[in-house]
Amino acid sequence: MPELPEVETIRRDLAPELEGRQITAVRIHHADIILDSLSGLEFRRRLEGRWIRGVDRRAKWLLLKFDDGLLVTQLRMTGRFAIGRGAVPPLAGFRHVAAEFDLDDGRTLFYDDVRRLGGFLLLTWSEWAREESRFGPEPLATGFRASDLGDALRRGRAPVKNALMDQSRVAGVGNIYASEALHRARIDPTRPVSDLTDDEIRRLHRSLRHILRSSLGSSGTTFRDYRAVNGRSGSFQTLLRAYGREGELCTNCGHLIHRIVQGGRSTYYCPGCQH
DNA sequence: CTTGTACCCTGACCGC
DNA sequence: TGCGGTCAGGGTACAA
Repeated sequence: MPELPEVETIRRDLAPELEGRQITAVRIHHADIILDSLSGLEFRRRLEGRWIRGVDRRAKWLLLKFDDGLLVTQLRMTGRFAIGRGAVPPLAGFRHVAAEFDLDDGRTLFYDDVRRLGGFLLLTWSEWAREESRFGPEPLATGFRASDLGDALRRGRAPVKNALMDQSRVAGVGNIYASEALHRARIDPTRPVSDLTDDEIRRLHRSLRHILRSSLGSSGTTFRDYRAVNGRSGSFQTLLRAYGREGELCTNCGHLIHRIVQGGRSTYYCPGCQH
């Protein structure tokens, strides 16, 4: 479900609660959320007793770092977290709790995931290095220049919308912010990446960073399922100009926003001003 | 190598 | 009310 701004919002919520805490007990209610080949028993055995030294993010993945490795969380479409005290999750909406992690301060971290597409990987540092190397650069990193975006995108002839969502080119961009960044940059999402000019790459670089930063400032986009920790909603949905606005008027030029399908996912764009 | 498609899973919604 | 079809902020395995 969440893209970079949503996962970063969750990270900021979780970090002060989890850093310095020890995982004292783990309960797995649905084994299919263990995304590596570990059995539930092995997963539990390796996790219990670990101290959480830091909570980080890479692309759309959340990282709980220990001394000797890390727990990688992929929320995919419907993964959520809540922290509470006692056996019952603190939110009525947590009807599909798939895992619980007891902490040494008496609280519990609950992971809820209706569709169970998300889950966890328990990795050593060297295993993580191999996984991590598949990601492209972080678009909000201070050193991420327009030329870096150009290098990442202008390979092959894929439509630019699909290329933006390719995590090996740029990390953290998903279906909502790919549409929004292209709309703001006034670039047709179906354009092959090899045809983009330097000026278009610069516009896309500025737009992408603007959109991601703005959304982060609004704690992300709560369009359907996404919530930050303990049910907190984002508010960037009120500022979306293309995504989900099929049939509405374009704020740039007044034409109708269209919906098309690319790679099996909806793309929203304005044929009037995106070329 | 790159690109496209099927699939994982459940629930909400829409038209008949 | 029921039923089938479609869709959903993702990622992976596989085919072409």
